[in-house]
Amino acid sequence: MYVQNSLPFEEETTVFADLILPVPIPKLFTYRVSRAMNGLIKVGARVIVQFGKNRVITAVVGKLHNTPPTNYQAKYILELLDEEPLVMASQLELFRWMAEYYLCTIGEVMNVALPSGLKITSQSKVQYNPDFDYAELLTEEEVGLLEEIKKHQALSYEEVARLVEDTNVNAVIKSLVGKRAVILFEQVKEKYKPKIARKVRLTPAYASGAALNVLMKELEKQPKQQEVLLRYLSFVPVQNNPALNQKGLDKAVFTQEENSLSSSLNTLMKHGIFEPFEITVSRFADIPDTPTVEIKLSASQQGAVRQIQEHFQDKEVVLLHGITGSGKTEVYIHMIRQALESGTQVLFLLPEIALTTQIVVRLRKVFGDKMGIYHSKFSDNERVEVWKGIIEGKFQFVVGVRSAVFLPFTNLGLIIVDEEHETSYKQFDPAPRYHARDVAVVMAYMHHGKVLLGSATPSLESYYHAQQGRYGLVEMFERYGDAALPEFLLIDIKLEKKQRKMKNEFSSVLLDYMQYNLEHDEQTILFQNRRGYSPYIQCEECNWIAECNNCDVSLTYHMKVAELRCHYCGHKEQVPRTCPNCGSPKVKTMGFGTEKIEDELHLIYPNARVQRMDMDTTRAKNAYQQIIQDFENEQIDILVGTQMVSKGLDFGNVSVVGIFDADRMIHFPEFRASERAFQMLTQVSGRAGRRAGRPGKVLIQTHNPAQEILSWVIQNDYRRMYDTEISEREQYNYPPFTRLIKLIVKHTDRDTAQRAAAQLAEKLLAELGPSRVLGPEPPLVERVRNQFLFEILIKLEREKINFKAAKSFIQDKVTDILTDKTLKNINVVVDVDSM
DNA sequence: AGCACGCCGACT
DNA sequence: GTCGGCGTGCTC
Repeated sequence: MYVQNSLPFEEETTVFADLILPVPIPKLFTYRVSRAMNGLIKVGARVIVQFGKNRVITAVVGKLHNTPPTNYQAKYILELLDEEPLVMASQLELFRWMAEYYLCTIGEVMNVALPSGLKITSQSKVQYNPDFDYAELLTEEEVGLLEEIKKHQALSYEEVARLVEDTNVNAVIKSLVGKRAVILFEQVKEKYKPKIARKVRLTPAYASGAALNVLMKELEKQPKQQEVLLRYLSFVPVQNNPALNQKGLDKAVFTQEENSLSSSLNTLMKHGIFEPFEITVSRFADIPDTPTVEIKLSASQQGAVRQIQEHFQDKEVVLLHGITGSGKTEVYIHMIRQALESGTQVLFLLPEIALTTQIVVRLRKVFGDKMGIYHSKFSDNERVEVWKGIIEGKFQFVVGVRSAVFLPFTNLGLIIVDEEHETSYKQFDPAPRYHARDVAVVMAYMHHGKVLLGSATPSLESYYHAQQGRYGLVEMFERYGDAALPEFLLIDIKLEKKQRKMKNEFSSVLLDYMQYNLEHDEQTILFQNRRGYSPYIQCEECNWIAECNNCDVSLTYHMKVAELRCHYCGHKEQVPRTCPNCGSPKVKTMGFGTEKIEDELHLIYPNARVQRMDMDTTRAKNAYQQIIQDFENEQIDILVGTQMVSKGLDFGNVSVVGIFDADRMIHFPEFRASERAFQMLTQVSGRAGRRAGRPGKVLIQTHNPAQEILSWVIQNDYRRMYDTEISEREQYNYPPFTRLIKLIVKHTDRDTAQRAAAQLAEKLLAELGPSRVLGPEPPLVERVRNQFLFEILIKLEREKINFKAAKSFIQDKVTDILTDKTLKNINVVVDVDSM
């Protein structure tokens, strides 16, 4: 035995950190914590590490421990970014769950969870190598570039490109690096920048009533300076309350006008009367504090609140099924208030599109600046402020879209998922392919909180859970106030066509109603769930159809921009004047989208104010809101739109809603088509309001007015739809009786894709049996972005099957295919709970 | 996912 | 003979 000689010092154990890196590799990476960082680093803090040879990336600490890795040397963490955790323990738990449930890596979850403002970018910079020996041969181009680089300390690629006015500098830089003329290094920079306000205030000596009186006298001979003081006091009445001086006043108040007082202010500062200072301010600073808005609940709303509370006694989740106009929002507000008063946090989820509308305005009126908003149209910096605001306790309540489930809550008492049936809660690309409603339920469970799902047309899944007693069910069937349900008119297009009463896409009935509305200053909404002018163009002579080069779909004609566009890959091309196949000039637009309806309306009603609302007209940041506002202010007579017009809008003056092409929705080849069509038709119909004592009118143009589903919509009979659908689902083993996992096999070569898919399906089938594995089959659109697709659908019964084990088996088989040497470049997307 | 390393074709 | 094509495999 050797004598231990490390006494009198306690042996210091090395700390290692298992880090979550934003890469799709299913494991954590162990790095070494330097001694200096030792006591400071915490789980949930961000760090910067080198990963691989030349990459520097941000990671999050997932675990700290003292076990050195056995078969490799851990690298050191380069930098610690946060003294306090930025990701909470409860979030890490949720992220792990998501990775496991949705079959992706925790890195992928992290990548989607963190707003990009919290990720660190590493940017490659170029620098002249002082040891460079000129003797080496350089091309003329390289010499030019090198001379520029030599003049500067360090340059990014973009800066180099700008200096030489050439966008293709990458290759040259690469060769310069190869010849050791320049050095590349990584520069890490934090993206989030706090907003700084420049302010002024009185120096402490003058910040009292008495001192101010004296000062006022002294300044009598300097009227400009006195004006500065008076203006300051008019905003900040220090004479009444000296404490107010601390917060000061924006310097801009004195500098931002023509007859600027800035020089006088400068003099006052020089004399030590005023002092400048800077503070970091919130980007949401101009939001007013909470004004108390009284919410009066109707009897039925009170009843709903009471029932929800009763259910929450023994259930985690309550489904609030309330028809359009039943006043769910007031119920939500009541529940939110209650949760906040009990000291817990509240999350309110909305579909993206509904978030810019009235409901947020109303919530803001009630909750003021205590409410954070998390939305994709917000800038990175704003999102980071919401994130940090929650950690700091500034926001106890957040209204947000799907991705708001990733926010750093520590004590969630209530999650509300409004319009819970909305499919946009399911993310498809990139992984994690999560459903925010389902994640919300898991989150609430982790926080010991509750979930309130709300919808006028609940998803079959949620309603089924309610029927099974897993969820509480509360129904509101009364329309708020005197608003009656709209009246429906089914218009038989076949008949109208026979009688030659159609005018292009419009039935005579619809035209009559629109005419009436225009004459009586009432508004009309027209719904056609298809954007563009026409979904395809075709040659009358040879039947040629314009198709996308990269995808197996026809190109949509967009008239305004005079282009053919692919709605799958974004490819654009010119409209041919003659048929490229036979040369005939008779190339005609076929079918119709919102743009064509808009165009025809202009021809039929030259004086009407027509506005279109779809993805093409709402691309700009505020375009959507602008249209809504114009419509609300009755500056638009007829609004034509895609499903955007069906989401959460409440307009008082809409008496007619017209629906085109209802049949296409109903007969869409997909098992959820009936449910979707019912939801969509019901939601759009809900936009029609009562007007001057008459109920609103909903006109549905269809080739088959006798279709069952239309009668359900007309009678607002959710139950009939549910009962019919649910028995079909049971019979054919579809959700909610099973869970679906969709595997999408992709390859640029159709044959390889098919072979791989068949091989995969065979392996799955052998274990799971033929009733659980469907396919492989090519989807509706077989080729997207030059990749051929084959889908395998796996149906796993609830309860009967060990979902975890089945998933891990599926994952293994997918991995087998991906690593199969005979199948290269195969890509498989795994979509758990696919929609 | 990146990114470097490595082994075969079309060019000076 | 070299440049560069992208196939392969690793990242603490």
